[in-house]
Amino acid sequence: MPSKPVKKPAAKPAAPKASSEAPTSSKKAPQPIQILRGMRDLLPNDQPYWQAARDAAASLASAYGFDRIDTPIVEDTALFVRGVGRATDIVEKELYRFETLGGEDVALRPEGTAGVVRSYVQHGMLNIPQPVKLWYEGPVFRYDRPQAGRFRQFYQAGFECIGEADAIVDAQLIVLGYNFLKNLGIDATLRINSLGTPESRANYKNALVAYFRAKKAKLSEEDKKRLLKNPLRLLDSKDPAVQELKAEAPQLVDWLDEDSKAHFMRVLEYLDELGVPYQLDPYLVRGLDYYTKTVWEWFSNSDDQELAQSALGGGGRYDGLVESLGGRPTPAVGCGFGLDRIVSRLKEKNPPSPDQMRYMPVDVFIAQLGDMGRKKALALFEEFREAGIPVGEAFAKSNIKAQMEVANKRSAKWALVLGQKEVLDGTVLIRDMDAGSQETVDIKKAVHEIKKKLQNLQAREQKGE
RNA sequence: GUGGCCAUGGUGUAAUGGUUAACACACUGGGUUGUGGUUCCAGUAAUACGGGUUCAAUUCCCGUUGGCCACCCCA
Repeated sequence: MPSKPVKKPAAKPAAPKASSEAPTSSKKAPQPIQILRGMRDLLPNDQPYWQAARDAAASLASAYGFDRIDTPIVEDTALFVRGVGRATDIVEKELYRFETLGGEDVALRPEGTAGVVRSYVQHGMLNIPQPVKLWYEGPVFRYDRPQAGRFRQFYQAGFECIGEADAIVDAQLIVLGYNFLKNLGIDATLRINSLGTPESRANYKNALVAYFRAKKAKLSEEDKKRLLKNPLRLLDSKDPAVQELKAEAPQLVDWLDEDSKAHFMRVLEYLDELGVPYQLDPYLVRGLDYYTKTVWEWFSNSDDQELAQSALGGGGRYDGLVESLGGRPTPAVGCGFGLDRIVSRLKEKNPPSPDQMRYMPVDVFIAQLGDMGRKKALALFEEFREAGIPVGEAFAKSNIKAQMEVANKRSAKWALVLGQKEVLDGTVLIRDMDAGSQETVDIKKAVHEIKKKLQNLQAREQKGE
């Protein structure tokens, strides 16, 4: 790009907010198009962290017998309205919802479970051995206001176990999560609660509303709204007055039906058996309507002050969801993790070294000089690649010094130099980058020669251990 | 949706009501197209956008947009 765009326009035309292309403006000063709010690019330097998180999820999935599933990012809006719950914030105000050209009412998935359950029902998975254990990983979307650890497009890994009611499945899913975080070296606390059945929860809700209605005078406006909309949330209120009232308020545990109570006790017994530490949290309510019985959440223990968004993942039983999405009554339980927050913890623990990561290391680097050298180098590169030896190049550069710099940055053990002289002799120069010594070998034997050197190196390393 | 703080090259920072906006890193090129990890030289590149006050604004004021943070909610 030799010539740069002339001058900056004296005054830029007010860039219209919406992306109207304005083809009439003859001035050719293309404004850079910005990424959408709440979205972000996962740049190459961060990819190793993402890879570590995904690998950890994949390897545990296979260890615990979960099969991979991928469901669409776009689904019928009704799936989430029915699945997640009409009155939840996730559906009511955070859904990425729009009409397609064909007039369908669709939405970007705000979580993973609804799509998986839809797929279970649609593909008649009730006819394969139960429980059906599925896992996924991918982007989800919520039209929320961005903040620390909160994005409009973020990534979740989730595990669903459909078709089994026993508490042991709940416990195993929890220990899976425990190991997931442990393997990644993330310090987190498990909080757990039971929501009972929809009936017992409704009864409890009534009792709670009755209790708080009597003290309505002490509630803030915000909390009064909650009392109407989502009374269970009142228990989360940070208002000190409510905190006080909370102590006297009816407890969810006392309203649990016998079955849920027994189920919960068994989950806890299993956790004790596994040695998974937990905190009972009678006020833990999850933001989705479909949960029944066991619910849990993982909170980061990072001692950094700022972490308002410390929920790393959570899960729970959803015994009613399959039925409400048109399947037969089928018990199920699942959990999910926010990979963005996991990755940010990984980065804290293991900050990136400034440069290092941007250069992919190679064993061999091919440097060329002149047209003939360059031509031969292109073919030689292929030979090494086919031999499975990591090899690098900078064919676009003609200057050897610049090429050696790249070889060094990519920590090549040997640089092969192919110039006019070598091409004419049918040889190639091998430079040992550590020793600085050089030798000339027959170009036909170059791959063989390097293989030998690699073997020697390995042998020496083994002896050194 | 509500509130607080903020906005200078690709990144991290500096400076100023006054005309060449500084430095470092990174990037590109060069030191007789033949040698890197420790050199030297040069180059590309910025005051978010719009309006106002002023002789003069990157600096002060307002608006917009965006970012960060908190509430809300959640992962």
